Amino acid sequence: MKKTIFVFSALIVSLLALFKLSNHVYRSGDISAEIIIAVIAIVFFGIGIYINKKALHKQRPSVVDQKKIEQLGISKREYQVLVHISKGLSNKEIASALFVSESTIKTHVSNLLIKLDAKRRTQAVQKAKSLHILPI
Amino acid sequence: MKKTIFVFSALIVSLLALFKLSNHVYRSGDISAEIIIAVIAIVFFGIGIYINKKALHKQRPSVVDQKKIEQLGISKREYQVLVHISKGLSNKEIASALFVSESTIKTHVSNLLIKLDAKRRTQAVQKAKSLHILPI
DNA sequence: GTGTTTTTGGTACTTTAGTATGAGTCCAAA
DNA sequence: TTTGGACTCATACTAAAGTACCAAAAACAC
Repeated sequence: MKKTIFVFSALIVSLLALFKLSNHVYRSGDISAEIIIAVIAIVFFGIGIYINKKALHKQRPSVVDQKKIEQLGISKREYQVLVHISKGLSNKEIASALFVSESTIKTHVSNLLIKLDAKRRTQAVQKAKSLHILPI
Repeated sequence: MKKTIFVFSALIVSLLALFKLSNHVYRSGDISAEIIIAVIAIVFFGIGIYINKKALHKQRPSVVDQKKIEQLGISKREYQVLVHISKGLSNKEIASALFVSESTIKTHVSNLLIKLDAKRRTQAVQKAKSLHILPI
């Protein structure tokens, strides 16, 4: 929100600066009106693209929410297991990927299901994605 | 691609039109230069936002690829089951959601796993999303 | 260094998932 | 009309997944 205010303030200031500059330059007769208009058009075209990009990035975070992970009390190892689950690996596969026993993975998965309030690993993945714990 | 060419052609034409118009209006002395600049700025700001929106939409389809579904030979019912799996439902839950028996769902799931070349339902969901069969 | 949390692992068990196979129904196209 | 595909369902399995305990290293904080 602070960022938005800052960006729009800068926008207004730059617009005013452009007024003054264009008046001055135009009166001096060095540059034609066409060039001034073209510059303004290009600058605001770029600003439009920039603003839109920022806005769309906010709509889709696609970044993991570290806070939520802490809030739910999910540990590092548990999170690693969660990531592997979301890739579609079995407990045995996760175990060999992390160099531990299948029992250990089962413990982690059980704890994850409790912390994510899920009944199955598929549901856990779904919930984790909607909570932005996992990238969508 | 055709659309892009059309859009940019329209952009250039409108820019030229603005040149002519602004020259004419400015010489007649009805409107001040500030207003002309402001109008141009706003117009191109809007164009920038529009162009960017279209470009970003192309980057992220987020739409299901109906062709891929046909190519893989996934039937309507099987696809419905796949959607329910991706929501994290169990076979029993899917069965009661679609008003059929659990056996039927198991059959559909088995067929889906073969068609998606997956070993587990979690892997099937992962593959389906990467193939844009399921919305990401 | 002591207490706490994390990570690890085990056993024994229940539940869910997935396979294999067969078979009946329905509907549309040949 | 019969033929093939889609949908349905069942039985009998095997294989994973998940639960409920317990317990011991290992890492970490105070």
